[in-house]
This record gives sequence, structure tokens and C-alpha cells, in this order.
Amino acid sequence: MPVMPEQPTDRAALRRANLAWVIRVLREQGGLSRAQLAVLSGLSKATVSTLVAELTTRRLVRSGGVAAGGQGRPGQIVELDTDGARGIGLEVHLDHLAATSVDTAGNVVADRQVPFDVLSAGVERTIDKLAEVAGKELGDVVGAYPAGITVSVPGLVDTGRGVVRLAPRLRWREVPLADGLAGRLGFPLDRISVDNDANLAATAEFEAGGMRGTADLVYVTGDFGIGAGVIAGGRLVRGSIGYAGEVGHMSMDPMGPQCSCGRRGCWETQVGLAALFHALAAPGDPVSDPHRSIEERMSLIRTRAEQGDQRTLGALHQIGAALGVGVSIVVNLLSPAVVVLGGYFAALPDWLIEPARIEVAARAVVAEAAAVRVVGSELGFTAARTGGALAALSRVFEDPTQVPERSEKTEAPA
Amino acid sequence: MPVMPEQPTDRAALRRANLAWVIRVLREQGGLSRAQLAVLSGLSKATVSTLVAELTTRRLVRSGGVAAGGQGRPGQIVELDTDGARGIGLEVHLDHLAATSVDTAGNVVADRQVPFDVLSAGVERTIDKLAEVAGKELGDVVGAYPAGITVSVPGLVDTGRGVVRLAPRLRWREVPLADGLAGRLGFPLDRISVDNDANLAATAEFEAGGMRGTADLVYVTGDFGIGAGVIAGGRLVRGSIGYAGEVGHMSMDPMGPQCSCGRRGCWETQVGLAALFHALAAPGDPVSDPHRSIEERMSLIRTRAEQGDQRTLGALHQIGAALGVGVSIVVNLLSPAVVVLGGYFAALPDWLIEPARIEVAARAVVAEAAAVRVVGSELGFTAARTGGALAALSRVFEDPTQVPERSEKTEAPA
DNA sequence: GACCGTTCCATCACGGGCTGAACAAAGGGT
DNA sequence: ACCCTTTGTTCAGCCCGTGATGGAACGGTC
Repeated sequence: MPVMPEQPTDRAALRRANLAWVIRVLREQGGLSRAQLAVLSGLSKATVSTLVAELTTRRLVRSGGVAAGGQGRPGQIVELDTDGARGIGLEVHLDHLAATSVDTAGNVVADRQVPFDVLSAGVERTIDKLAEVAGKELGDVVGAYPAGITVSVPGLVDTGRGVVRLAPRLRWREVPLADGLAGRLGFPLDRISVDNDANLAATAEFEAGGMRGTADLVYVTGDFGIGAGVIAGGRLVRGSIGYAGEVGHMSMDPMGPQCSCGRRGCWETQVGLAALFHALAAPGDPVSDPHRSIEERMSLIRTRAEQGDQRTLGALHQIGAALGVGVSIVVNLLSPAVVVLGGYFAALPDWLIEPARIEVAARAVVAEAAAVRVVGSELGFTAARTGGALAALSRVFEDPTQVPERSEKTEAPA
Repeated sequence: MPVMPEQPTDRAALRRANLAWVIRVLREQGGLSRAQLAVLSGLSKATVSTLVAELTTRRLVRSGGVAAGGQGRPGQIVELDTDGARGIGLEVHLDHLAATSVDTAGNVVADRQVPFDVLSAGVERTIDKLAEVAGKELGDVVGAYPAGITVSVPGLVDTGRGVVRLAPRLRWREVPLADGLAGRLGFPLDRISVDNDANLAATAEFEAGGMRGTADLVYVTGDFGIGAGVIAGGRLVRGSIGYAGEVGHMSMDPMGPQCSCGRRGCWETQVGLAALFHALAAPGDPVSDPHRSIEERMSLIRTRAEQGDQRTLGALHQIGAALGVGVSIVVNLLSPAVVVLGGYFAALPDWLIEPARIEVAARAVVAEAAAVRVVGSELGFTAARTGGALAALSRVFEDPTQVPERSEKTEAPA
């Protein structure tokens, strides 16, 4: 039985939609006067005034001075009240836990990361520690409304129930993460969600950063595993069971090297971190030393590339080209405006991304499709948790009425 | 500047949304009483009654007898009035033009196909003939409201302007098809649209047929070229410039055969019709004879396969497996619930689809993803124009108020 | 067959939200 | 100073969904 795509609308929903519209347009266009909002929306000035008044009592917008220039009475600017609400993103990673808060303008206002060995701690103690980190982050949200918490996990997630179905790198299976956090934090379960790291990184690029508002965008994670987050038509593509974006095992070469999954020539064997280390370092080379941090090893590689080391440059070029071949498949299938390369790809942009661009351009079906932009992520390794924070905040933009009203008395009289 | 995703809502939009909801739910669930509609929608019975009354004056719903069983007063069934509106789908194909009309229940009520050589006729005379065919189809729409016309074209389309950007097989480039038809037919331009054949075939499978309502669905065309139509989350994925679905030139094997695009190992070289004919027939074999129709040649192949011809069976198995490898890439990226194989794939289902299924299942990242169903299209070669008709009709489901009101006097008194 | 309970549907006064016009407010131009 | 322009608020009005009420239709029961 197909699920009904949209709910029928009553008056409250009408109001919610219009409040949400005002928030969205202010977020995208910055401060505007009521009159400008009325023109943009097609609603009457009276309606806009009441909408702004209601949003003000919920501390989602505030007065932002007067508009300069022009003749006639200057408009009073309405802008986002960035102190009104916060979204919180948490991140579970193999070797650390992290938390990030964003305000309604999309600015990161707090970020903390603690080293943590998830494998040796096990599931329960990891959730304990994650709740502790989240609790501190919630403590930093002083006057603002904590809209929600979204946890980024490198694995397959049942977003409906907040359960991590399978995260091989964490050795997690069927972990009820949202429940665990809700219980430990005393935070409402329906405002806690869990999602895949690639999906959230794509969300971050879409909602904030340089690619903001790009409705068709693909984010590719670069780690030992390769994953993708797909945004099409301004919506995250999850697939029928929420497992979209599993591009690491695309078959790229039937004669290629053996993959951990048992098959040959998966994309991961060509462009994964293991492939990078294998291609540019002999055994014993510090670059291959698993005890060093990824950042440190990236820094070593960067130094060698800058010094013109031939083996390093050759390996990077080869991996960049293979990256481009895989990206071209995604591009031809989905025709995004931008492909954002994250993880280690973004750490070595000068040597990986240009070869990838060339390959993508050469494999575009038509010239226009070659106009796709292939860029490194500006958010770097914080993309996933930033995306989580933005995703948590987005519920406010969809339904501003869930934010509690405050006493209107916030300004001192003259 | 990002386009504002949704418009602000005024009261008329509220009404439209609720009218549209009633139509949609009746289309998916069949006839329902007002009371059932009220429970399903959460709206009051009073509101449902007024909605039904308004839809009745527009001849989109009608009374459908009384509900049997149960105690209390039996409900009066409200059902779609299938005579109220029609969607018209046109199809431009290399060797024929065709038209199809569907009623609001999704039934095909008229279908005509005329042989036509698009290449020798040229653009203008093709549009002339297409308008003639469309005019006859419009003539069959006697009392019903013709909601719109959508033309299926095997090529890249600017759906916003109704222009065929590039259709190599038709040798068309920058053809303003919607304008041409509107002028010749005297039909309102804003109700004529043009779309890619794979997109429309995917729409047809999504809106009608056995896969109806499957929100995540991929349709793969099987012809000389290979294309895909992608539906994700119940929405057609067009990509940033409308060129999504160009899967024919996915790089499957760096050492594979030369492709017409200049590269090696494109998927098309493995599973396109040319690959099929090459694999299972020597030169001079009637199966390779380009003067015979595709249907005739498929029939020959089917006969040989049924007789157990080893070369035929081997070739089909090999192509089916290559089909599965490509499909697995799409499945891992998008995680659809169903992949529908159309074109010639659907004409040889017993020999192509089973090997494809095996390959897809073997390449699924996790067991649940292997649950994807790989099926042949039931709509066969009419999928694209049926999808066009359904797409044209869908504007009525989105905004029922565009259908003109009629005099309420339709039933004879007792 | 009369009565009752149940369910369905239409009607109507009510209320919430948007609208359009009128009006006060705040600036620039002459 | 005066006028013009533009902004934002106020208010009566309208539209649409709501909840209550009551008639209608049917099964069950005595």
C-alpha cells in the first residue's frame, strides 16, 4: 500500500506553511522589510505583519534596524534572531566523538571533539560518552531553544526508528542509538534522529557553505570506505529502505584488484584510503603507518607532492583519474550541478581533483553536462556533524510553531 | 540565487490542496464514502462534503452507489468520474508517431500509432503529422476536459520551454516542439509539455501498472541506446539541467569494445541492441537484418531460445549478466524498490532478466538491498506515451480547480 | 412491526486566518 | 512648510474549516 505523499491541510497547517516560508526566505535572502516580504510572498502586508509578530514572540526573527535609501518611509528590517534556536549535531567516528551546534543562520556556534576508541569501548560505553558530550553541548545552549539532535554514523541507518542497522567499521549492528540517547539525556525522543554520515555531509553542503541552495548535489566521502550522499531536486535521496549512496562497491573493472567484499575492481579498491597508501608508499613508509593519524599522514603526502616527488604525484594522478571515472557515472545518472568531494579528497585537492575533473568532463554525455562542478569540500572532516546540526535545526524551518513562545518583553524601553 | 522551493500559501491554495488530496486518495484507494474520507484526512465531515460537492461540479468525482454491510446508515460511495478529464500522451519515435489518452483512473481509453519516417520527413513535416495525430486524439475526447498534452521524445529536453535540445536518433537539435504543436492545434501552450522517453516511461510505471505507487523506482530503456528514468521519493529526478538518466555511457570495462562515443567499455556496448545482434548472430543472419522490424527480430530470437539454441542462449545469458552489473550500480547508488527493464529487455524476459537478477543480488552491499525487484515492463513499448498521458493528466490532480465547472444537472430525477 | 442504536450526511453558527482599504508614521524633495 | 512616496498597523469583511445538531437510512431486538 503506497503511503499518502502529502497530508491534507487545515488552517493551522496553512499558518505553519506561511511562518515557515518567512523563515526560509529570511535565511536565504538575509534581512528584509515587511513590505519586501509581502511583495515576495504575494501575501498582503497585513498578513506579513502578523506572521512577523508571531515569529518574534517565538524569538525566531527580530528587528534589524531600518532600510537605508529610497524615498518614502524606510522599511524596518526583519532578520533572523540567531539566538532563538539551535540545532545540535553529534558524530560517532572510529576514533573520536564530536558535537556541533549551529544557529538559525547556519553559523557554527560551538564545536567539541574528544578522542575516543569506539571499538574497545563497546556500544554501551560509547553511547554513555556520546550522551556526556551531548549534555555539555546542550549546556552551552543557554537561552535558545534546542530544536533537535541528529547523530551522524558511518553506516546504514533506519532513520525512522533511529537505529543503526549496520556499521561495519564500528562493529555495530542493530543499535537503538536514538533511544539510548533520549534515555540518558532526558531529551525528547522525537527530536533525536540518526542518519548516515554521507547523507548529513551532503545536507551540510546543501544547507550551508559555498554550495548553499544547490538543489542537485552529490557528496562523496573519501575514507577507507567510499560513500555518497545524494540531493536531488532539493531533497535528500534515501532510497526505498534508506540505503542509497552505497557507491563504494560499484564495479569499475572486472579485472581489477580483489576487494574486501569478495569481488573485483570495486571503486573502493581504486580510490579508497587503502588504495592511496598502497599506491604511494612502500611498506615501512610512515605514510603507511596505521598508528599515525590520518591528518598527519595527509600532511606528509602533501609535503612530498609539493616537493615534486614523482611516485607521489603519479599515484595521486592515477587515483584522481579513477575518482573521476566513478564520479562520471554518478554525474551521467543524476546530472547534479555540483559534486563535492569530502574526506581525504578534500585534503589533497590540488593533486586529486584536477585529474578527476578532466575525466568527468571527458565522459560527459553532452557538453552541457560537462558543466558540472567538481569541488573539494570546504567543511572538511566536520561536514557530517555540521549537517547533523543543520538537519536537527531544519524541523524549526518546517514548523516554526513548535518553538515555544516567550514573553514579548525583550527590549528595554527608551 | 537559489529558487524558492515552495510558494507561500493563501486560502485558495489551501482549498486546492484539499481538493487535490481527495482526488489522489480516491485514485489510490478506489471509491470511499465521505465518512471514510473524513477519517482518512483528519478533516471534518462537513469539509469533506463541500470538497466532494465542488469536485462533483467539476465532474472529477461522482456518486458510486452505497457501501454494503456494517450497521448504521450505509455510506454513499464517492468515486472518480472517469469521464471528467483526459490526459493525452504523444510519442515521437524514429519509425512511428503515436498518441494515447488516459482517463482519471489511469485506464488507456484510446491509442493510435501511425508508421512515419521521421528522418526523411524532417522536423516541420513531422510536427505537422504529429499535430494531425494529436488532433484526432483530441477529437475522441468528447465531453471530457483535456487536461494537457505531453510529448515523449527520445532525447534531451528542456522541459521548461518545451524544446528538444538534442535527439541524435531523430537528428533533431533545438526544436521548439511545444510551440509548434500549440500553434498547429490551437491548444494552450501552458498545457503542452515535452519530456524524455525514459522519464515518461518511469512515470508510467510509477503512476499506473503493477508498480503503481512505488516511490523509489528506476526504469531502464532497452534499445540501441540505453537510458534511465529515475523516481526517488515519489518524484522524478531530472538533475540540474534535466539530463539525468544518461546511463548508456557508464564506464563498465576499461578494456571493453569501442563505443560510438569514442570511449571504451560503455554499458551500451555491452547491453545495447547492437551488442545483442552482434553477440547472437553472424552477418547475413536475418536477426541482424536492419530492414526487418525489431519486433520481428525479437520473435526470431525468442524462437531460437525456446528451441535451446546454444549460441543464442549463451549470448542472452552474457548480456543479461552485463545488464545486471550495470543495474547493480544504479541499485547501490539509489536503492530503489524496483528496477523496471523496458524496451527489448522486456521482450526477452525469461532469458535476460534472470541472469540480471542474479548479478544484482550478488552485488548488493547488504542483504536488504538485494531485495530490490528487477522486473520486465508490463507496458512494453507503449510505456513512454502512456507516461506522457499520465503526466499530462497529473496537473489535474495537483490543481483540480483548473477543470471548468459544469451545470450540476447530470442525473435524471426519479 | 415498533423501537433503538449506529452511522452517514447536510446544515448552520462560529472562529481563525487572509484581504483590501483606510490611516498613521517616517522619510525625501521642492 | 508642504507634498509625495513608501511603510506598517488597524479594522471590517470574507472564505474556509469546525463542531454541534438534526434528519435519514439501515440493522438488530423484542
